[in-house]
Amino acid sequence: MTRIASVLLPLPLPEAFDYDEPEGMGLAVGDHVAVPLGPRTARGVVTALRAAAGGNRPLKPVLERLDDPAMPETTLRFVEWAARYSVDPPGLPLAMALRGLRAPKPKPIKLVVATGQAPGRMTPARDKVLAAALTPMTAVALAEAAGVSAGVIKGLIDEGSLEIRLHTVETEFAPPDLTLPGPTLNASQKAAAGVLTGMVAQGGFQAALLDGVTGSGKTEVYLEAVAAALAADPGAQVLVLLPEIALTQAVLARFEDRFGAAPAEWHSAVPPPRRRQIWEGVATGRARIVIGARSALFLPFRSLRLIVVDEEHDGSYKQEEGFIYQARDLAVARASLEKCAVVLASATPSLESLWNAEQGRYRWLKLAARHGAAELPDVQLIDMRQTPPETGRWLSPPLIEAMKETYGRSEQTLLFLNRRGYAPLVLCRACGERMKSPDSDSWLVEHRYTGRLVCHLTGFSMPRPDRCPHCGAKDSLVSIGPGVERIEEEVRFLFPEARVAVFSSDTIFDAEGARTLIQAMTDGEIDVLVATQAAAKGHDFPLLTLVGVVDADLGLRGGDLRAGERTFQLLAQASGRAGRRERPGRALLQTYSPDHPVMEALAAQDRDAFLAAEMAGREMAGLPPFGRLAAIICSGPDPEILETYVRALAAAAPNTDGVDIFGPADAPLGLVRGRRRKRFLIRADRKVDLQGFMAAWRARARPPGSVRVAIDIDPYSFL
DNA sequence: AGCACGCCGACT
DNA sequence: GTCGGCGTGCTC
Repeated sequence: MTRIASVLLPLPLPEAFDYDEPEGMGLAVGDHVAVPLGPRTARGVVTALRAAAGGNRPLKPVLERLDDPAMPETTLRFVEWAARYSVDPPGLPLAMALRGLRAPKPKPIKLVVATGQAPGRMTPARDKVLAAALTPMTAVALAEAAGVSAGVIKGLIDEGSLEIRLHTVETEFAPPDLTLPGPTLNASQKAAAGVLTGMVAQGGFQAALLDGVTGSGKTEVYLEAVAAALAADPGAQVLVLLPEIALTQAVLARFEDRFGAAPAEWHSAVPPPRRRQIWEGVATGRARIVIGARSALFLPFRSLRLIVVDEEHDGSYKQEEGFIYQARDLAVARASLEKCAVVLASATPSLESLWNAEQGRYRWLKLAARHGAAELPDVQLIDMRQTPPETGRWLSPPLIEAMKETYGRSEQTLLFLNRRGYAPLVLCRACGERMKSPDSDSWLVEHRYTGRLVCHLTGFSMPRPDRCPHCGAKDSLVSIGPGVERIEEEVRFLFPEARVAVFSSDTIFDAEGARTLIQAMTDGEIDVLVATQAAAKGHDFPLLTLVGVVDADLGLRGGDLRAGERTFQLLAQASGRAGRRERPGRALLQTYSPDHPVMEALAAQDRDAFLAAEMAGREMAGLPPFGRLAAIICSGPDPEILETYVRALAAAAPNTDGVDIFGPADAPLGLVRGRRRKRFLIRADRKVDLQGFMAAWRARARPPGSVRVAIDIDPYSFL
């Protein structure tokens, strides 16, 4: 009896393809196979096997069964689920799940060992080498051990007295040591850890929100849950997701300290051969703890007992390109498929998670007490209408005064402004022309370090001209608004003696640079740090006692659904930076709208008030979590063709109760890399099958080849 | 995603 | 007269 194998290919195809299983191949679900696809062969994964029922059209045969470790069935089910959720072809998430496999295997290392055959001519150096070559070792090590140069080794190899053996290192993932004692927990931590370990021990799908202010010791608490999960059975695996930038050596070291073994680390900077080792380690169950960025969610875990999503509110969990997904939400789905526990941890949980906790869907574990002696920082609003900065300056007198006091005490200030460069806009005083990127609608940002005008979206840049390119007027260009470089300039002017540094993606290019700067800050070698979002997380500066938010209103503008929420999180975190150690800190927020509910809630550190206001507003509008959102982004190089298609798409929208469609509108940044973009926004009641609606809609209007259509379920950025 | 088939410009 | 541009469509 022959069988038919459904083979999912990591390509944007609508479904798995069927192939005949050759007699005796003995395929199983999860096996990797090579199959013919048109004129070429492709690699894929068997997702189902069934008996061949005669009368079907002839199928091509599976060519070969590959001997990579099989994909666990739950991983496949997760891939299929993720595709349905995001209304994408299943090959896209499969491609993510196979990412580690496509890399080359690590190269075997060359070891030399004595053959016992005497060289044609013996020399003192050769004698020393042969005496030292008792066990296989690398040529370099042998030369060093014998105290001779590499040439001697090579000579002996040529004469057959030494031979090269290729040695493939079976990567060891050191098993965690579960006998190590955990840290001493305070009462609040102990209670939360108890609930989590109980959850994990019980098994099955369960979700918890670990909700604790900065410094309350969330990590220690979830490490106990990790320990409990690993202890549950000898093959148990744990996944800890972190935002990419939070994946620091310090975090890894904490795991190593707790479990006596380094966890497997998975993120974009891990070299491909290492990825392959980790992929195989995870698929075979040898790797028990994985710490990774969002894409680690697609690793082929065999026996997952716990997923932790740390900093669950972080926007970087949302992948915005290609396969669009929200890793936090998918983590909950994966936990449900794996029938395991999931813990979402944050000092400033997302509204969605708080709502789920409120509704009783997640266990809600609050860590109220701060760990150690530090007190909460004092948050004050500076009303920029009452105490404006001088013309052409951006720091208000009360903030400057506070900085003076702080500097006078040899303590540190962090000035926070989520804007790179010197000025976000350059315009001509003579004709009013705004400098824009040639193939984009976004403003060019002035960078003084480089003397260029840069488009942050497309990467376009040009030297700052001395004449207006529009009217030709000389020296008429003026820089409008502040970026971090301009704030740095102002600080240097105000405090000529102070040591000032800037932390932004223009000054810090890699993890090494970030580490150096953070170390300098920790050691007190910096008095004032001007930083973009880059610095707003995860560091502990003992001398930092003042945080100034230069433009607290920045997040409130722009009509974004989550603007208020994001501002709250950002500021709560930025102010959380101050005074984490024993010195009391304070945060000063410069705002032009101190009466805004978000600002009032922040000043009062009153999250409940903020949430109540925000939830009420969303419920009224039927927005998440009370309704659901999706976006369709259509893009194409030809405006006319795009316009025609977008109209056809609008006309093809299925008529369904409980769905509102807005658009087509120009996407806020309507032109990116030469492609025009149009956008629909879809709001649906919770009872509506949003994915089904979107799939049906898209199927009704096939785009011409040059037009691309992307569906974004639960959009975050509306750009 | 590849890869082939298919109709319009500058070249040995 | 061809070589070749990448637009469009298909792959079990």
